Amino acid sequence: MASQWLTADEQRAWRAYLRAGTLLSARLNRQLQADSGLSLPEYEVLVQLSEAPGGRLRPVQLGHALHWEQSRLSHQLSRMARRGFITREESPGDARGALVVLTGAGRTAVEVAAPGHVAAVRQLIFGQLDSAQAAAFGQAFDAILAALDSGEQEAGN
Amino acid sequence: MASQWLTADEQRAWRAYLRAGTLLSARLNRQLQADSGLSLPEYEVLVQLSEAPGGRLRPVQLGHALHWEQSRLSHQLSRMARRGFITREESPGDARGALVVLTGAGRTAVEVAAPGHVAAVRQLIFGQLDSAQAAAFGQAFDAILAALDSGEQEAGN
DNA sequence: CCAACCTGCATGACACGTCATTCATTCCAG
DNA sequence: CTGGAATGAATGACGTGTCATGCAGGTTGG
Repeated sequence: MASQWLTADEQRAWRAYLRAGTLLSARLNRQLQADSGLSLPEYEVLVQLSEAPGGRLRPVQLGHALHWEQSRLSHQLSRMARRGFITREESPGDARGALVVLTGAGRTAVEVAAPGHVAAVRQLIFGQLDSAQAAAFGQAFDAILAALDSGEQEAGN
Repeated sequence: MASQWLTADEQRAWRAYLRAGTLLSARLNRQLQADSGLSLPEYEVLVQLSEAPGGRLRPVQLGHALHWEQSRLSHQLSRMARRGFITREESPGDARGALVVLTGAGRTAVEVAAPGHVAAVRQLIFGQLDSAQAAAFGQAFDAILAALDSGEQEAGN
């Protein structure tokens, strides 16, 4: 069955995607690290917290906003608490839950990091694409995401 | 400066890209794991080795083919040796170098894994895109890769 | 020849991510 | 009420990835 393998064009595209993903994540990580000492996952958490009222969120809300697994978030929050970017408080009204609170250091770090990070994304991704390409890029990933999401449901996840 | 932030469309596309990358890698990992007990990095190494004459490669050649850092490769090879997929031999002609050799278990694993993996990539990526979209996808990442590669050179990497 | 440098590779420390498990609290059927 | 299921969260084990460092073997200019 010939259709089982990828065409030459598909292989090239697939490898470009994989390699770009690796380089991109490395580049954004280094840029964040240099600007603010943050990693990309730390930045993502801090962005969510900084947009929440009082810099406070329940872990379950954070996990939902980030589309992260609970366990991943819990480990990440432990590391970030150790680094002083967040603290944990008891949740009012539900003694099971915790409350994650942005510290001053956390807020400072994300405010320092944001402009350079956004600039890097603009430059490395959308700066390389004309508007038609950017539109195609978005549509392609919307389609891929739709397939992935429906698959997750089937799998019960 | 309004141009400093991302447009709404750019933000949507960027988030779709990030989320798709996460889900895709998780899905491909699980598929490989279920089919063959391999992880994605293990599969990539084994593919390279299985295509080399005698199933043998110098680590430096492997690293070049995969675009991996030396340290990453070294750690990965240690783990894979522990799992019995490869062994190490002394390199003829250069006593510094090692020689990575595919074992029977390694060859079996990659042969079991390949069809399902390729099918998953086809279905999840190119099955979601029409031919124009697939072409645009490839061109977009070629452009992004070009920017990333030129940046790497500047950075001396 | 040999000291300085370069190459190929390994390793330890640590961050990230997943899975399986555990635990306390809350919810709800009876 | 109360006992079992569901929810919110932490944790340990382990694979993955990066950075810094170490080191043996090779190469070369004097």
